[in-house]
Amino acid sequence: MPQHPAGFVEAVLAVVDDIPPGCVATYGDVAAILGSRGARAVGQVMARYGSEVPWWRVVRAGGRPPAGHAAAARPRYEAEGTPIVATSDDDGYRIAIARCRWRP
DNA sequence: CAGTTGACACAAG
DNA sequence: GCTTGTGCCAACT
Repeated sequence: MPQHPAGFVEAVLAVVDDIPPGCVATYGDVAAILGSRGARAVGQVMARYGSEVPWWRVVRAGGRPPAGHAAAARPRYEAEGTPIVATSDDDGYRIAIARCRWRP
């Protein structure tokens, strides 16, 4: 495996690290900031290097938490004061992205 | 170089 | 509002 991660990775981490507490941004928004449309590419970076950034501030369109990591992100939102809404889905909640959408 | 994968977004039904 | 299908992008095999 490559020891030198691509610069794209550092760019994504920089944007995520720039998101202030209590706010969230969608994968598509992060990709747009980077000048790319690869929302999936952003998720790919999070899956590999997200452990070093507040990945919970990056959510899917509509304010849904990252698949398979909703339970891990929920306490983070409550701790940061991010407005969330309880639902009956398997995730159990949703983010009020309409109120805390971070825009650069 | 071609194929597969993934913490996605958007359009249509 | 939810599900399905298609499209995009970057990294890995």
